[in-house]
Amino acid sequence: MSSTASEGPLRGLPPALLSAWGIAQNTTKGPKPRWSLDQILNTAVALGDAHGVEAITMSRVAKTLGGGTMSMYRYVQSREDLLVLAADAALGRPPRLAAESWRGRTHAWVAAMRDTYRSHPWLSSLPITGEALMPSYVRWMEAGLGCLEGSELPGGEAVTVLTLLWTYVRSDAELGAGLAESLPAGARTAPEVNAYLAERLRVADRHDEFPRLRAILESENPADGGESFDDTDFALAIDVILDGVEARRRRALRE
Amino acid sequence: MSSTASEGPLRGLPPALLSAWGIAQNTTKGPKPRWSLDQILNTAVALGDAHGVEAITMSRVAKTLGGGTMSMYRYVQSREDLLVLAADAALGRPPRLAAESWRGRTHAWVAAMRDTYRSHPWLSSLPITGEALMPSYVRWMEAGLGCLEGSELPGGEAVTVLTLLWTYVRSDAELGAGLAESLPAGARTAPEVNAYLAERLRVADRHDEFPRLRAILESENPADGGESFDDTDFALAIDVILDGVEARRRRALRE
DNA sequence: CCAGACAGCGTAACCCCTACGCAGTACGGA
DNA sequence: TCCGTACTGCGTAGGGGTTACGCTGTCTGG
Repeated sequence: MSSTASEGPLRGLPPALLSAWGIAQNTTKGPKPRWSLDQILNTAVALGDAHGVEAITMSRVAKTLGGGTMSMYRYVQSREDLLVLAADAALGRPPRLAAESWRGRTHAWVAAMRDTYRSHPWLSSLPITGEALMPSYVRWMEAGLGCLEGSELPGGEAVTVLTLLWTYVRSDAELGAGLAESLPAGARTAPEVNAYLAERLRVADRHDEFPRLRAILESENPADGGESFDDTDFALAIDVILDGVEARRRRALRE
Repeated sequence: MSSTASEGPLRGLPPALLSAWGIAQNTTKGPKPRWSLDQILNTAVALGDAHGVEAITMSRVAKTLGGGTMSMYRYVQSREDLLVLAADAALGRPPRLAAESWRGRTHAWVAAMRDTYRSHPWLSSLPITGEALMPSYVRWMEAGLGCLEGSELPGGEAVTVLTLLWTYVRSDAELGAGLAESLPAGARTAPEVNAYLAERLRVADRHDEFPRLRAILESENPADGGESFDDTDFALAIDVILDGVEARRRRALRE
């Protein structure tokens, strides 16, 4: 068992993967590192939380830590790598999910993931798998598979459904963040947002080319005035997906 | 009707929106522009197609067009703007969709959108609405609403479902592109990809912490050997969503 | 026919990534 | 004890990229 880097099955694997899984080539030689990878990633995550992805930068992380820019390259291969690892760190671990029904469990899984994306909005500007099979990805996926057990979905299909749910969580966070940016200061509830968008559309749609969309945006929707503008949308989308799973389950049972 | 920029309802609207909708403040004074906005956007799209988003850059567009970098700023507010406008241009217009059933139409809508994302892979690294209500967005959305007519979905819910479909198309393209990059050269079919991922997971999962995921990756799936690795996943996800819509339709009819 | 509006674009300031290599540090073995 | 060696921090410099500013020149409306 040599402890050098290029052991047998590790050949050709991306360094980010190895770092993330903690498969370290622990050497006891040379000076002690001034920081730890975790420290650097935590800093990166904090920068992202405070100022967005663009702030997750070699120089800023280094400056925040009180070191030189180039020192960061001892811990991380490139900026791309830094982003991948920071995203993995921010994604963290799924909570324990102990509901009775598969549907309840899956709902909880989605909710937990949504919370995660909400507390790290910059996460949604990165692809879900910046590097294939990073630890957080694997952990969330495994947990999700546990949730779907009992739904009669074959394993491969379960992965697909979880991916679908995941991509929607991420996109919803992204859309929310983007919209919030271009919205006037006050608009928070669904009717306010719709009114604003309707106004915008009216400027462009002089010849009534988009009657359906216009009708939707202009119809007042007094029911859900209290909700934040995208909560009901989110719940609906998830329900549609789970309804779809349920429909397949019934169909599978019947045969 | 003055032709100056800050007319009544145009106040405060992002310039990218105005450019995209062709609401020009046409002035006939001064020298003729050397290029047109369309020319610039086409160049940007071509650069993205050939070399990815990172290549869509003020300098490269200018160089390609044989002009100076700063000249581009006469047509576009910033690089962000350039990206938003190029994405809008690449998204283009939805085709005519004339299937009989709402489900067939919606399926065709999704397929057309997927083709679009496939021919402009860089599109999937940009958020779906970089700026709210850009023309291509509105056109695709309106077309989608037409598709869903007859599904008994209330208008607002139809927008949500279309958004769900849209985000999945985009994420699927993104995942596909990302995976293709980190995959070894040969792997194209589902079993090959799975074998590779299983191998990777085995390196990290020494203590069998992820039995479910592992079982899925390691199970040979001889059925769909011929298909490209993500076609079946894609079809399944879309079907689940449409099944969900169908389930709600039935439920709505019953009441 | 000319004032004024507007186009192209050079310059320069700023930020970021990163290859390279030097100086210094700490361990392992002799 | 002491040296070789492997490693760390990080300065330097080159090569992008974005963008404010202002100059030069061009065209048109009155």
